[in-house]
Amino acid sequence: MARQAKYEELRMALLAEMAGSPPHTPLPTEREISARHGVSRNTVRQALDALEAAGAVYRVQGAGTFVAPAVVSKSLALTSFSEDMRDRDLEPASRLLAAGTVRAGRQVAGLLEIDPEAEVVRVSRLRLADGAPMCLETVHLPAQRVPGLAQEDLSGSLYELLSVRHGLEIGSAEQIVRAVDLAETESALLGVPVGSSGLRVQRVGLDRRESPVEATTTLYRADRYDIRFTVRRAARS
Amino acid sequence: MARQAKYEELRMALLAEMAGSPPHTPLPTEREISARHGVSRNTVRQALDALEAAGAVYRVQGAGTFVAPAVVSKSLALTSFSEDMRDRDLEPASRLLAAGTVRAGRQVAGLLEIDPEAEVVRVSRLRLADGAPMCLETVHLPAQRVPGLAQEDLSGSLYELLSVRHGLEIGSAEQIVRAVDLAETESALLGVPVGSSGLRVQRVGLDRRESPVEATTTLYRADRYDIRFTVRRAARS
DNA sequence: TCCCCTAATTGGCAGGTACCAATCTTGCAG
DNA sequence: CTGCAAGATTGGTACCTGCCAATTAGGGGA
Repeated sequence: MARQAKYEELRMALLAEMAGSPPHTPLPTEREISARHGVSRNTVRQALDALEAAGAVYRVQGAGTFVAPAVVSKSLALTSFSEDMRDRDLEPASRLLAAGTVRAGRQVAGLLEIDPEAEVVRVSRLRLADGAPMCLETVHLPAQRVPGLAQEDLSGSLYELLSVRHGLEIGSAEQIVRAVDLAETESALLGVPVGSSGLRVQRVGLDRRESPVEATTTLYRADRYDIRFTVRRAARS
Repeated sequence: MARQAKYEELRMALLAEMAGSPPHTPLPTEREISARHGVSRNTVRQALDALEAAGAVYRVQGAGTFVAPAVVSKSLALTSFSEDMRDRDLEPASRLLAAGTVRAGRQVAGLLEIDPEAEVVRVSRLRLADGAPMCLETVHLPAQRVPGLAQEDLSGSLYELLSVRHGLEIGSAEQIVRAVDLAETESALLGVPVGSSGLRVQRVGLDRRESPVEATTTLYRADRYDIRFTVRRAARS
């Protein structure tokens, strides 16, 4: 039983109350929620801030707070492949193609901010959804931070493995998305015609101190995968 | 001169102070900033919240607040093509391909949440960066909300035009990104070989009440364009 | 010398108050 | 009935206080 912050509890409660309400339904006013739940308005605002950031509600000064229309895209949470697939109601699976320790090299070392001569664990996997190929994934991790990883069970969620066995929590990631023409071997592995295009996602996973933990290149089949997310107008800089 | 909120001013000030500091340099403690700038700690936290959300700093409880490593990607702000290109140090330009009023049709009507029989303004443009083709863009807007738009000057920023002339402010947008094989006419317009792949971005722009204002499909050249952004681990739901 | 425990430091959470700014509602004037 | 203006409502900003939780630094003991 994890003791939760009050605003977290309140967030859940509000989420539950909202469930089923049509879009643009007004929520109670902040002052009313505050009174009803016996918390300060400050705490209410914290909960609403979170809901707003998640795209569950929107607020208009002077008017009120309202249920946001059902979002097609659940914003863009940082998810592992396993989570991502389950969100799409697909069963994730994995086929290990290669795993071993190699020297980092210039490019990977740059991404991970380590010495090019340092050793990294490299894991290549073909990832499946409902039994059919979905993407090719190559992960690089500093060998020093994940001792013995290459010998462990790599068929499941890597993020989970990193968290449970090595205490590495990935808090954020930088991604670069490009469209590419697939090479012959790639299209063969993914089971698509030669010359098909694919979606290449280059990701660097960072721990909560913003230091790189993992660099991954993923090549998705263009016909089965898309990326959905919500962007908000940023404040003027 | 727009009167600004204090935490906004403070945010700018901190950003300026941080400029030039190497990554992981600690900022003064919240209490210290509070004292030094003569504002409450609450306000300091608001400013830091914004900076953290923007990826400029990171915070570790018990340790302090630190300058975040230079981000490759300036998070994922909602930007117009014009802004986007200028960020990349490219000069944006436009060639109008077609503009007119048509019936919405099922698909567009669904995205804009209007009647399929309602009229929409459709604008197709070839967008250039430093004189070379970058993407093909087709915008749909409810005709009712943008009277006379088809007759206006469509060579510049559409977002700006909507804001200045029609009072429509787009506060957020939902995007779907896919890799596609370009059709012959498309590759011809973009000036790439037949059979090349492209990046298709489908976007629905929402005003601050989350109601759809604009639906755009953009087809980028794969060789000149990528999408960069930072994702953060979301709270458990 | 090394390790562990404690104390101080730092960000996180929660309560309260006051006033401002945008919006909506109401009612009066025309 | 219409249009506008004043007031009430609602979210936004700012201040304050107090305490909790994670982390770090320092001191004492083995």
